[in-house]
Amino acid sequence: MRIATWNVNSITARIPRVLAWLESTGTDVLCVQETKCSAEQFPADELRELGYESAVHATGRWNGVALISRLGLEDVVRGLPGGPAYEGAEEPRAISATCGPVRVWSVYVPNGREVDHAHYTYKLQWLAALKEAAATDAAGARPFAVLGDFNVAPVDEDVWDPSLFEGATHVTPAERAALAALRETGLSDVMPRPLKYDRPYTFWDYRQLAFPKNRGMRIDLVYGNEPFAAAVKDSYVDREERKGKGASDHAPVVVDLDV
DNA sequence: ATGGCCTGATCTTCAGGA
Repeated sequence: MRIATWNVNSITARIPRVLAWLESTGTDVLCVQETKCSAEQFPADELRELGYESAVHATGRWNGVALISRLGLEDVVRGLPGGPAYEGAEEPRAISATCGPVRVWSVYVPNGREVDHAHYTYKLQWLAALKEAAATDAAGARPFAVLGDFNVAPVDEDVWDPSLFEGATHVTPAERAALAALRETGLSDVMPRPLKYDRPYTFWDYRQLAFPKNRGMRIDLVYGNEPFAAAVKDSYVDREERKGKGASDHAPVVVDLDV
């Protein structure tokens, strides 16, 4: 089976590309982040015509996650159990379901904004809650993975120029320690192949020709448990999808499983 | 060609992204 994660930066703006991409790649399960729409606005009908079911957790212009599957969507859980609120609101940043033989999460980890910002504290709390919520499935015998936009570059090599990120979010020891704690529940980082250059970046800013200059970051990750990792046959970043007019600023990360 | 931000709403200006 083919499973992928993609921060689409608005599903309504991106739906023509998403439909064409699902069809051309034959992806079975797609984890989506930043739907930027209400649940009612989500283009479920167009996806259904292509043979995919959708499960959505979204409230409006910010955030929003979804699962798109042609292998079924069972036991859907919307939201992060035990997750923190930000300014009194529980933001739609996590959804999980069973798709055929695999249990998956689609997550959109809070950005953090600045290291001294309340959003950064919220980000660390959110990652700690994710660890607690994922621990049981991570240690289980069923293939399980947390996929999504983690908004953390696990190591310096995951940033095009680490010197420009000194003192910034996405690279701090505390954020990386939160990822390490998540891995300690039994998850490993499924490293994708880059289709060009030496590092599998997944995000390139829209500004300042970041993509043609390959000024990117690897922040969209696949954290799989041992049965999931053992079934991985291939993984790559589809940087072709970052090209051209109407692209998201993130590229899909694709994983092929033998399950 | 891969080309100097994009998206949706608070809508002609802004927050948020990272």
